[in-house]
Amino acid sequence: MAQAQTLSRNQQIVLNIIEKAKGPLKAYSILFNVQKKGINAPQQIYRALDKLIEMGKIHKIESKNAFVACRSSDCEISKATAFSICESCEMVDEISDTKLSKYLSSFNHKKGMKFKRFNLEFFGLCKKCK
Amino acid sequence: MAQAQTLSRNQQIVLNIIEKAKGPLKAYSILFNVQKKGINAPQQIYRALDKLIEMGKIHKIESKNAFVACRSSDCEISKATAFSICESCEMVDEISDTKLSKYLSSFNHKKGMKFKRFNLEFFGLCKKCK
DNA sequence: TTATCATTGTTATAATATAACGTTTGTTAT
DNA sequence: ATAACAAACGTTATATTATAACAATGATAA
Ligand SMILES: [Zn+2]
Ligand SMILES: [Zn+2]
Ligand SMILES: [Zn+2]
Ligand SMILES: [Zn+2]
Repeated sequence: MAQAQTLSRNQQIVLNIIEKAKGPLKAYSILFNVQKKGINAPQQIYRALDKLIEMGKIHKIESKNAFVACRSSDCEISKATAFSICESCEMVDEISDTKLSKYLSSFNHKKGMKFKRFNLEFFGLCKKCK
Repeated sequence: MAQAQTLSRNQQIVLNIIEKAKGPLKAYSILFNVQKKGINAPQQIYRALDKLIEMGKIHKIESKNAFVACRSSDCEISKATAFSICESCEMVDEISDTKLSKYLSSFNHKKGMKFKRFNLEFFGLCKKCK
C-alpha cells in the first residue's frame, strides 16, 4: 500500500534538480550540480534515483540513460510509461494517454506472458525541430 | 532503398554469436567470446553492433544494454520494435504483432510530434517463471 | 590511377553504474 | 526512555558500458 511519501534529504535535493531541469538529466550531471550541497559520490545519486523511481516521482529514459520528473499525476508508480523523444534537441515529453495506456496494459503476448509493466519510447522530431 | 547486405568479417562474427545465443548478449560478453577469433577491442564489437542495428539484423534491449538477433522477418530496420522481457530469467522475446505495430506507428502525440520510430519493452514473468 | 569510402586494428579514456563497509538517523515497540 | 530494527548516509574502490582518436588496409568507382 502506498503511503504518503516523505523524501529524505538527498532524495529531495536530487528530485529538485530533476524537476527544475528543462530536459532529461544524467546521473553524473546531477552529481556535479549538487556537489556544493555536500553530495560527493555517485552512490548517493544512484541511491536517490532508485528510490525516486520506486516512488514514481521520476522515470528513467532508457535509451538515454537519463532521468526526468514525472509530469503525469496519474502515472502509477512507473508501471506504464511512454515518452516522446526528439532526436534533434533531446527534448523528452511524457505521454499520458489513457487509451494508449489501456491498450498496452491489456496487451497480452501470445506466448503466455503476463505483463506487469511496460515502457514505450517514441523517437522523431519535435514541433520546433521539424 | 535497402540493398542486399553483405556483412564484413567482424560483422558476421558478431552476428553469428548473437544469433546462436539463447538470450540477449552484452557487448563485453560478445567480446570475450570472440577473442579467439582475433577480435581484441571493444571498439571492434561496438562498430559491428552499430552496423548490425542499422541493417536491422539485431536490436538493442535498452533496459538491459544487451543485444538480440532480429527474429521477425518483417521488422523494417528497427523502426518499430517491441519486446517482452522476463524479470526472472532474463528471457527476451521479440513481439511481432501487426495490430500493435500499426496502432503504435499511427499514434500521434497531441503536441504535434511526428514519430519515425518507437521501441516498446514489456516486463513480467514468462511462462516458465510464473 | 587516383580518389573516395568502409572497415580494421590499436591504445587510451570517458561515462555509467555497483559493491562493500561502517556510521548515522529515523521509526517502532516495549 | 531504550532497545531493536530499518532506512538512509558517507566513503572508497571497482566494475561495466561506451567512445575518441589515429594510422593502416581493403574495396569501389570515375
Ligand atoms: Zn510519470
Ligand atoms: Zn526537438
Ligand atoms: Zn526485429
Ligand atoms: Zn522467465
